[in-house]
Amino acid sequence: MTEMLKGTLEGIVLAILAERPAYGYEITAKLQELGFADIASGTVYALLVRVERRGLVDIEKTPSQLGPPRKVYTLNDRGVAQLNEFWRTWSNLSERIEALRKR
Amino acid sequence: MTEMLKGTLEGIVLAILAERPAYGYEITAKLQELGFADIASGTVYALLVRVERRGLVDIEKTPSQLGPPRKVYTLNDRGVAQLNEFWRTWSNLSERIEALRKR
DNA sequence: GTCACTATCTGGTTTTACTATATAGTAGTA
DNA sequence: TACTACTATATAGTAAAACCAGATAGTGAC
Repeated sequence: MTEMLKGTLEGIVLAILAERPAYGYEITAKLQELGFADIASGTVYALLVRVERRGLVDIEKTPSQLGPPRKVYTLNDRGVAQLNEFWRTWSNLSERIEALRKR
Repeated sequence: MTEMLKGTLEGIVLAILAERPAYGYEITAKLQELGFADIASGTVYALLVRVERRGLVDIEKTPSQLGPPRKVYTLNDRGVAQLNEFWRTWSNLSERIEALRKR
C-alpha cells in the first residue's frame, strides 16, 4: 500500500486533524489504529513540517507528563480549504478508478 | 490529481491492458478519454518500460500505416496476478479513506 | 544504570511522475 | 521542395513524497 499513499497521506492527516488537534506521535498511532499500514513516524514528522511551511496548520507547544514537550497541530482556515480540495480530488480519482474496475 | 496518481497509475494501465492489448500512444489517449487528467506520454512510456522489466507484459512489434512501428503490450499471467493485487490494495486503501471521510 | 515508552527530528535513499527534447514514419499542402 | 500535423517511441534531468536508520531527549519502573 505504501507507494499508493503518495499524495493521499497528506489529505489523510489533514482529515485526522479536522476532528481535533493532535501531535505527531499521536497522529502516527492514529494512522496505525485506522489501518493505514505501518507508516514510519519519520514520514509523519516530515509531512507535518511540510504542511506547517505551507501554512495549513497552527502550532502550540505543550508539556507532556510522559516525555518531551508535544507540538500540537491545529488545522486552520487554509488547512480546511486544502482538505476540501483533497476530498474533491480524491472523489474524482476514486470514481474514475471504480468506473474502470466495472468494465 | 497528478501527485495522487503515484502508485495507482501502474494499476490503471494494467487494468486498461486487461481489456485488450494496446500500445503506448493508444494507452495515453485512453487515459485522457477516461478522464485521468493530462498524463504526459513520457510518463506512460517510462511506466511501460518498468512493467516490461518486471515481466508483467509480453511485447509484439507491429507495423503501423500511420507512422513508426507500434509496440503492442499484452498482459500475461504475472501481470494479471499483479492487477489482482492492485485491486486488493486499492480496495483496502479506498475503504479506509471513505471511513475517515464519514467521521 | 538500564530498559521501555513517549516524543521529535534529520540525512540519505528509492520510487515515480514531470518537463523537455530527440528521433522517425506518413501524408497533406503551399 | 519545405513545412506542418499527426502518429509513435524513447531518454535525460528534475521534483515530490515516502522509506529506513539513527540521533536526541524526557519520564518512570525495575
